[in-house]
Parts: sequence; C-alpha cells; structure tokens
Amino acid sequence: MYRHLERRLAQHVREFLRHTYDLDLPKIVIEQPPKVEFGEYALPLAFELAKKLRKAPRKIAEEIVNGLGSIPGFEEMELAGAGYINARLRREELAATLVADERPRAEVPSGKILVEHSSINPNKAAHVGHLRNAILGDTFVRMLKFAGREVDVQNYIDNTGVQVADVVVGFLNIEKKSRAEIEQLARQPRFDYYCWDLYARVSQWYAENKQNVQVRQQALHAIEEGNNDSAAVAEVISVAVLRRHLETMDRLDIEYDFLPRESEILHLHFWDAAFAKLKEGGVLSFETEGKNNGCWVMRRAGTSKSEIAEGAEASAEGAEKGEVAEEDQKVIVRSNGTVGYVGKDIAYHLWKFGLLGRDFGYRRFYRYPNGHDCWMSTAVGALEHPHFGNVSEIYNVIDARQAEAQNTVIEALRALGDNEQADHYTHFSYEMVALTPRCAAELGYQLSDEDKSRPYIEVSGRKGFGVKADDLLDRLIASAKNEVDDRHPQLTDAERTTIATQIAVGAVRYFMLKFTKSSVIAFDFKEALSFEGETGPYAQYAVVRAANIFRKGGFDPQEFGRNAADRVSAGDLAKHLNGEAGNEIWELWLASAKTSYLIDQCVATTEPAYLAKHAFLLAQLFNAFYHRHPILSEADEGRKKFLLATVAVVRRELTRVLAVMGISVPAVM
RNA sequence: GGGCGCGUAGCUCAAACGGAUAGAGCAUCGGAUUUCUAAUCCGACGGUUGCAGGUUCGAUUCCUGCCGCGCCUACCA
Repeated sequence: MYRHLERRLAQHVREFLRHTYDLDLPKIVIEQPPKVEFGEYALPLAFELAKKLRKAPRKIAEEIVNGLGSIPGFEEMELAGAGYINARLRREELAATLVADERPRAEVPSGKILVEHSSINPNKAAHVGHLRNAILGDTFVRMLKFAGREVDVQNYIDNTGVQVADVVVGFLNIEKKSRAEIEQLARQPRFDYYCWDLYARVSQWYAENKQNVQVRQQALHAIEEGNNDSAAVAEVISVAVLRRHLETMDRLDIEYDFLPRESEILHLHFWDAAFAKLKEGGVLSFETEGKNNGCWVMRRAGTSKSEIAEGAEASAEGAEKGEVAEEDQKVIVRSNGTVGYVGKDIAYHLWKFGLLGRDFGYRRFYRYPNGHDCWMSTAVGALEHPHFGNVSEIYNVIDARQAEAQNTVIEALRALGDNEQADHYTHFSYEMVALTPRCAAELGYQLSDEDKSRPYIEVSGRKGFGVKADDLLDRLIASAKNEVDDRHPQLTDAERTTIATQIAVGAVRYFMLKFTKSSVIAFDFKEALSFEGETGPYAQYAVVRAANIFRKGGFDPQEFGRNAADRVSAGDLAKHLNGEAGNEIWELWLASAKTSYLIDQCVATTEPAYLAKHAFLLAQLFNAFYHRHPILSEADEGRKKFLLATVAVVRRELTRVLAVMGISVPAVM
C-alpha cells in the first residue's frame, strides 16, 4: 500500500507539472523525510526546477503546494526547509488497510525467471563462501516469488573439471583405493569432509613432484572421455558430494529445482551447436599466429574496439582488420580442439534462453522432506519431466571475481544479435567471504607476518583453508541449544533442538544478508555466533514477544489479526495515531507498511541487504514500543484494542519479511 | 601495465537516483517500576567520511589527480 500511495503521489505531481509549467519530468524523485513528523514522503522537486523556471526554490515549492489540490489518502502538502515539499498521509486510512491486510497487486511482468546460485564444485565440503552465495541466491528467489514472479532455481554442477579430477587422483593414486572402497566411503555421513582433507593433500602432492601433475592431466582427460575407471570414480565422488551439498543447504531451507551438469553439456554436444552458431555469427576468430596460434578466440569483455584503434601503432594494423589485440583475446577453443569453460558457459546460456536448439535429458535426483523434487541433467532421461530453460530473464549469483567471464558470455549473446536476452541477463555479483587473521589462527593455520597484518585472508579450498558450512551450523545450533536448554527446561529435547536450529538458521542467514553485496565479509566466529544486537535472533525474538502478548492475553494472533478490522475502530486508529503522541507508534505502523516497497527495491537493485536492515529496524521499533507500552494491563479498552492491533500488524509483517529472508520464527525463545 | 571494486566512530558495517542534524551493532562506562521472559530497553563516550582540487543552492555519494588495500587479467574450471 505504501508504494501504491507513492505512485499515486508521483502521478499527481507529474500531471500538475505538465498542466502548470508544461514540463514532463520522466522521474519524480520521492524521498523519505528524516522524521515522521515531517510526513511520509518528501519531494526535493523545487530545487531541481529552480534553474529551469528561474525562480527561487521556496517560491516554486509554494506554488506547487498551493496548486496541487487534494490527493486521496493524503493530507495537505507542506512546505519545509529551503524548498522541500512534504506529503503527509491520512494515517488512519493507511492503518485501516494494514489492519485488513489489503494489498493492491502491482502488475506482474509475465515470463519465467531463472536464478542460478550455489554452483559448488562437487569435490569437497561447502564453506562459508558458498553459504553467502546460496543465501543471497535463495533470498533473491524468495523475493521474486513474493513479487509474484515464476522462478526456476538452478545449481550448475561442474562435475568434469580439474577439482573433481584432483580428488579422483587423491583416491586412486595417493590412497590407492579401489572403486569398491571409494563407493563404500562415499556412503559415509560426511564424505565431503573426507574429500576436503584429501583435496588439500593432493595439492601438496602436486607441489612435491612435477610428474604428479601429469597424473592429473591423465585423470582429467579420462574423466572427460568417459567409460573408464577414473570417470566412474569421478561420478561416484561428485554425486556423493553433491548430495551432501544439497543436505547442507536443506538445513538452511534452501532448495533447487534443477541441477544441470557439465558432463551433459559435453556428452549432449551443447558446445557443437553453440560453436556452429558462434562461427556463423562471426563472433569467434581463428588465430594463425602469436601465442594463441591455432585457437578460436573472442574479444575479452570490457576491452573496447575504439580503444584499440586509437591505441599504439603496433596494433593499428590489426585493428583495421577488425582483429583483437593478443592481450585482449579470450581463448574459447584451444589449439588442441578442446573447449574452455567460457565456451561451455556460452552454450549453457544459449540453452537457458532457448536459443541453442538442444535440451538436456532429465531425471529425478533428490526429494526434499517436504516432497519437492530436484531434477538433474542426464544423457537419456525420463519421458515425463518438468520443462526447464527457455526463460525470459536470468540472474546468475556468482561472486565478483567472475565478472569478466560473465561479461564475456553476455558479449557473445550480443555479438550473436540476441540483445533482448543480453539485456535480461543479470550477473548478481557479490564480494567474497574471507577470514580475519584471528579466525584463521583460531582454526590452527600458520600465518605469515604479511598475512597477519592484512584485514582479511582469502579462503582456499585447494589449501583446505576455510570454515566449513556444516561446522558453522553445528556450532550455531550447539550455542543456541545451550541457551534454549537454560531458558526452557520444560520442553522436550526435540522441541528445544527445533528451536535452536531455527535460531541458528536465523543467525547465519541474517549474518550473510546484512552486509551489502560489495562488501567483503571478513568472517569471524565471534560476530557470526552472536545472537544479540543486529542479528537474526534479535528479529525473531521481537516476533516471539509479539506472539507472547497474544498468548498471555488469551488470543490467537492469527485469529485476532483476521478480525482486527472489526475490533479496532477507525476512530481509535485516528485518535491514537495522530498528533505528537501518535508519532512514535505511527513510525512502527509506517515501517510495517513498507514490506512490498522494500522488496521491490531489493529486486530492482539486486540488493537483499535493504530487507535485512528493514527487518532489524522493524524489530528495533517494536522492541522499543513493547518496552514503553504495557498492553495487557491497559485500562482503556479502546486503546488496548489499538495496541493489540499494532502488535498484530507488526507480528504479521515482520514474520513475512523474515520468511522472505528464509528465517522462520520459533514458538518460544 | 590494463580492468573492476573498496577506504566512513576503537572494531564490524549503513546512509536507494547528490538532499534536512552522517546512522546502527559490537566494545567501554552508567542506568531500567522483580513486567506482555532482560536474546530486551534507556543514556554516555566515540567523526576533518584516506588526501588535494573541481562541479553544485547542496557532495560520504558525481568528476580529476594522488595515497593505501583487495580481486581479476592461464591454450585451469
């Protein structure tokens, strides 16, 4: 409703400007005043118009205020400061729509959206960096669904790369395990932990002897070719580790619809189809000299043609022929004829948009406890399956280090003339999770003096350096469980574990969402394990308190919410929300009204952190309100109903906001 | 060298297209009617927004230069 009113205001102002000044502004800037006393919306419009109209800002603001007339839902406009126009809502009207939970539906664009996230190499346990990816991705999916969009969630599995080959080498060449033994190990509960350690050992083993590196090459080729022992072992390992990743993510309520695998991209010859298109479209060029002699190359994204043309004389000759300077070349097909990962990625993305002309086979792979099926690609699949791909919009949740590769894929689409698709390709970029030196030391890693002086140290799976996702979750659950055990000894152990798990998930999900995407998270257990202050449990606690009021008062909160419209009168709303005394509580109502508005902002900017901040603000306002106003002991019956309606609205909206962040609310805390 | 990003309180971070007194959490210190449970609340302390210019009625935000830091820049994936 809040965003609906904002649009209504913008519409009125736009029409007024057209009539009065014959001005057509494409965008009416609407801000939020620093304090509720100033109103709910602020327009710095007059400053902008001062130059165009050659009048003082204050004078213009005055004209607008006087000329705008009345707008449904709004009080009269007000002039403030040097030329701000503040708009004030009729508080009781917005409050009434909130009580009744009336939400005007915004028009939803049609077309399916594909969100790709997680994409963890299936050769070792998931770590905190993967957690950030999956939580950002899953939260974004929830936001899109909240906004009414249809979404498919994909988790791309690179099961044929060197990382998997390395672990295969570890099992076969270092540990000298048989296939049967490996299959046995793969059934162990935390097989991914075993691989984590082995992977680190393999890296060391390569460093010890140059010849060992050749073993890796052989393994890699064998895996890509298929139909041999190495390939079979690779399949066992990657599938088992992948299953573990799905289990880990399921602990956080993160689910996927489809797992496309690189092995199928290879075996179903996606690349051949893409290669033909790229050659036909003149996107690739074949090098006949220099270091990339014999390769098919593409211009690296971000290197423009004009710069080359204006650049050094040495490249001027090549530039005239439309060639790409060597340092700007991205090799797509190697001189030995094999395709690199960017090539496969281009093929994959052509498939996503339905431009490839080929499809995967599909098979059911994983069934979640709630009955939802996750499908996986396969060479020859089930006859009956849901349809994936062929979408109109995609978001790839991939960290900022992959920006160049992502842009290269987008450029390939453009070069093929698929601009519509390129425009709807969003690299949802975010910064990595690193460890603080203190955290690294805590984990027992030896640090150089140089590393100790850094603000953070990059995680490295290859070195086995990092915090495993399941370890973090285990620690969070244990810590929460201690607290719950103390506070609620009357509950069964199972009940207490459920609550502790909800709190742990709330803590880790909030932690990963509260930083803006562009901020590197320097991970530290102390901060991540905190349940106080700006944390998920703080917000959960606010909802639990709200629910407690109803429980103690003998009401069912949902029931009360549904009937609140009958219980609290318009007169009471007006009486208690207006004036000096009403400001504080109105702030709480207003914040509660902003759920849809915030989610729109988050989707438009691909920035979930705004919603996390909002959840915290809402919880903070509620906690202050809770402290200041005794409700059940309120003598004035009308006021008591009003306060209960306030609690009902906040409880509902905060629960909703937390749900979009994938955070559930415990029964008690 | 080139590309992308960052630099804000002791620490970790906010501040949507440039806007009203730059805000939170943590830490430190001092408080809260023994209540709808304190995983809470209130207060204090804490800032030349890396430096120097420029644009603007107005700059943490935009532009230029400098300083510092990180990531990317493989015929690895």
